[in-house]
Amino acid sequence: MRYSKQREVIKRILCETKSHPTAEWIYRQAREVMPSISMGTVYRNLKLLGDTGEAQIIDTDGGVARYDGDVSLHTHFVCLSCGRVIDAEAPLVDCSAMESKGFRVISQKNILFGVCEKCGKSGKD
Amino acid sequence: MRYSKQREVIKRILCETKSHPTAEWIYRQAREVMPSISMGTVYRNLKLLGDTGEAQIIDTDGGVARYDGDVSLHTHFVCLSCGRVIDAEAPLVDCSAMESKGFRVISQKNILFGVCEKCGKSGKD
DNA sequence: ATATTATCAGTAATGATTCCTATTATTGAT
DNA sequence: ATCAATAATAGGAATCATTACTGATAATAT
Repeated sequence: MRYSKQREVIKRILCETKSHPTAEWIYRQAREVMPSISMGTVYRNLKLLGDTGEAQIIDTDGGVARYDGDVSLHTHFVCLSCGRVIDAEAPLVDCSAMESKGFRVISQKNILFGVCEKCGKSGKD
Repeated sequence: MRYSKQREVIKRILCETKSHPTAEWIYRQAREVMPSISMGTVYRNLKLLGDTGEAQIIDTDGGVARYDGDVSLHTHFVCLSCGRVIDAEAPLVDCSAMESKGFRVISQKNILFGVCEKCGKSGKD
């Protein structure tokens, strides 16, 4: 894969945040330092980074994908009240039963849905 | 919620399969017994069934939602070789650490990605 | 330096899902 | 059973995140 300034900018933005941003957010950030960058470039490179294992794609409900520069397998928590996506302190799913049945588990995506500690305190549900 | 023949048909189709179908597949099945049914009706009722807890929506990669008439919390396995979605024999994510930090976990969606036992045997990887 | 070709910006196309509107079907009340 | 009120429908148009296309630009190997 050939080097590109655009991909470097996108990767840096993604790695410098813990906010699990959307493609749109990354696009807006990238335009601050590279005003001519296009949305197609953002999507193409996010997909490329996903393919090479440098980023992971999180499909939450509602069809808007979110991206994460932290490629370690970890569980995400989606707050149904404020919409935040944060890293969960939770173990992965135990796949030993599947593997003993002949399935090879390569990856897993686990999303917990609920109410985060902030929204819980503020009494909004 | 008022009764409708269309919703009954959709629910029956969904409950009679274990294949985790797409809206499109359900639509084709429904047209066999009710040729005038429309795609909008299928989507509206799948969403209604989801809201009332009679069905669950599975967001796999690629943006095509799949639906499951089995509403018990269980983990899904997506075969990266043949594309099948099947129920995994695997426990859920342990949320006790999150809950002790003040998070309320209402639901969870866990998807394992890998190669199923059939594709593994056939050597296609 | 030059040729090759991946990547880009800009824009059009795609496709799953949702929304809109006139019509039809369900349900509670007469 | 009939009727009025109104949820649900069919069909099609609209939405919107994402992908594909195209001529121009820039990264690499020779």
